[in-house]
Amino acid sequence: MNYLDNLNAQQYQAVTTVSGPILVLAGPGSGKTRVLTQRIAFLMKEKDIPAYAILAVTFTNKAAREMQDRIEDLLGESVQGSMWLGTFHAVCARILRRESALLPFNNNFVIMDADDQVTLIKRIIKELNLDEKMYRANSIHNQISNAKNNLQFPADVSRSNYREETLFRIYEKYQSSLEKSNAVDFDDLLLWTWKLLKDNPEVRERYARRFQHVLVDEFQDTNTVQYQLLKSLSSYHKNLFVVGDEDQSIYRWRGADYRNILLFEKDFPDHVKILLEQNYRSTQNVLNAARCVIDHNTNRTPKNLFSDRGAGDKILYYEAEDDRMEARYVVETIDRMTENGNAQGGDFAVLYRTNAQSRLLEDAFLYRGMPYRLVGAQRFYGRREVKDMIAYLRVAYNPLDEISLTRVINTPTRGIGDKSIQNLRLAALESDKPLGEVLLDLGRFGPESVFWPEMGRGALPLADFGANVLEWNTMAAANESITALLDKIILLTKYQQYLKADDDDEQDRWANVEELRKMAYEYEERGLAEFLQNLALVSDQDTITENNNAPTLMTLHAVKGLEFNRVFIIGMDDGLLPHNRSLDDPEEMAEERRLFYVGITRARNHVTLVRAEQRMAYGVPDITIPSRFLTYIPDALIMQGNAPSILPGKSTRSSRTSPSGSRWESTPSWANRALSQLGKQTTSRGSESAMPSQRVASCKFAAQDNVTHPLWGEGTILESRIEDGEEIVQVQFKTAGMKKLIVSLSKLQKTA
DNA sequence: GCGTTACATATTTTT
DNA sequence: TATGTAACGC
Repeated sequence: MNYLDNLNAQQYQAVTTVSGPILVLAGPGSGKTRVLTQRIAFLMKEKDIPAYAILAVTFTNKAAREMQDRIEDLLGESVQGSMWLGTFHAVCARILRRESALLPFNNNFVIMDADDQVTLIKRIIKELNLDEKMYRANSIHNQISNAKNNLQFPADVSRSNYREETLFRIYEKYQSSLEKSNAVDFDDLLLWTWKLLKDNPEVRERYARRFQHVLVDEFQDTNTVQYQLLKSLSSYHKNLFVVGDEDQSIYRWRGADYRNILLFEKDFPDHVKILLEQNYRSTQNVLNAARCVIDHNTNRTPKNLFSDRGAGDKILYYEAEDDRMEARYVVETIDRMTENGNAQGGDFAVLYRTNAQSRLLEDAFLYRGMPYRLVGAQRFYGRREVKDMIAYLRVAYNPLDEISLTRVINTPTRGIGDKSIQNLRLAALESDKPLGEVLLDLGRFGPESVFWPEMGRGALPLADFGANVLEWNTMAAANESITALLDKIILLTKYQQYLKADDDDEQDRWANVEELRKMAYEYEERGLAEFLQNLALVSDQDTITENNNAPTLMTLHAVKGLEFNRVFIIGMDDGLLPHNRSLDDPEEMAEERRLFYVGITRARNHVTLVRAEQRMAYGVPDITIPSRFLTYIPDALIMQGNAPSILPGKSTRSSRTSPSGSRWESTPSWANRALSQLGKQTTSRGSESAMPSQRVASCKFAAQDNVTHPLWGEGTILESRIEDGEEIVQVQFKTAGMKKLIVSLSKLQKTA
């Protein structure tokens, strides 16, 4: 394929308009990645722009990698190492390492992830003797993060009342703690880069001259500092090419502001604006449903997405009696579809609003013995044991990293309790030395150390641990292999025994440690520094592996940018989607709609919306209300009956059936239920009869019978027949249109 | 200092 | 539910 092939008129314009600011509003599935990659190839091949003069920013590492692959494919040459292509955070980390001479940390800084940040904030709240209930670490973390995203260092935040003053004190302490540990957090990567470019015109000039072209993916998800960075980095050549879709902005809570699109139009009045409206992914029905959802949002450029893929299937809606059945419905449907060869596992995505919803799905998949892959949730890097190991490596690399040191100083327990740590802190403070240095001194000199006497009972354990750290640090400094270092750490800390003694997940936990060791092995040549530096910037989305032919389970957030043949969106309940926390804020509600919109538009061919009438909430069953979003989708787009994939299988499958006597087997003929539930519509509540009927042998209704239904009102029977012992009728309702119903479940009454 | 237990507590999304 | 914290006893 060539770099100008397969482009429609708008795409072509986007690829070949070389200079000046360009705004591309790209609907879902409209080929924006194609535009970005082919544009880069075009710039290089046709306009002789060298790779090093191009900066391309993406939202995830995965997107960056994909883009790189496609560019290299087009060019037939590698751009690795020459072109700047990566996430905002990765690009900023790169700049900061190069320019560290101008910054309050050196170029081996470590990057703290969100967990580390919260832990640190908790510690600070304690140290400041603040009420932990009044000042919740998570909330403070958010506030600090917001401040940073809005270009505020501690000195810049408002301090007009006591609370703000307190926040300031925490923020200040937090920031100096990071500095002491030669660490930065996620937000710092952006903030410091922004400050660097602002305070040092010659540095800004250098980068701005270098980057003749700056390209940005997912522009709608940029926040203030990111937008300022983009302006700064493109300030010389002004060739800023941004691609985005305000309808897919789903990171508001993280400071992302789709209004940056409006800002862009204002800041660059001479920009070229291009709309990509042809969708190459979905069928028209999917697009229409999506549009019905997003049209409820205001303040947006209306887009008319169209597809030449035909109308396709309607949206399928299913209402399960509870969340367990909801999961089971999804799994059984997938099972049936894959079993009869209509689909394969990899065709499916199951999407949900909150990670907690994945659990029941996992249960159901496991129970059926079906494979699945889960994105996110308990992220690998978030696992306690993995974090422990990383912290150990960080301590080995830099014993002065106080944050990591305090994490592992007594994990596994080694007799260094709060009191000992306090003593250590005190000694550090008095001698004006970092914590790690005092510890190393104890390790090096033992009882001869000047600090020994003040350490009281903890002296020996501290000295022992100090000696360990010294040993690891020596290994790290001598550039010994990371795996050797890890092995030494595991040996000296008896970490495996520690996990064994712990609990029943020992197997899993140890497997995770081994997994980390494997990853470390791949960094054998690049070394510990690079390994540690890269760890923090890896995200859940990056762990999505290809070629694994199993259904994918993930949040609506995680699915952005992906596509699947068939998409389930579960938890279509008010309070889940839209989420409770969004109900009272119109902006938040708009974001929930976008989230739903993103979910729908992932589907190439088919969307199934699922909800549960009853759902466990903190262990208590709760009656739910159907999502208000369901009402956005007109009946004409929703499929009522006729779900061939979930028709009751006449033959019970011999393989992979549940063990008899199980709780599931005790529920009679679930599959029949699945079909019959299709007759029940959106607004029905738990009051409806849940039990399947006894088998019937004769029809209660006949064609031409006039009937009435509690929800759909009056209608006329078109057809009635018996299927699998259930009477199925087709009814033409006066206002609600044609529906297929299961008589035994549908509260259908004959009228005179 | 450590481990157990009882109790409280809060539950979105993540580079 | 599941996670963290406070309190207690060793």
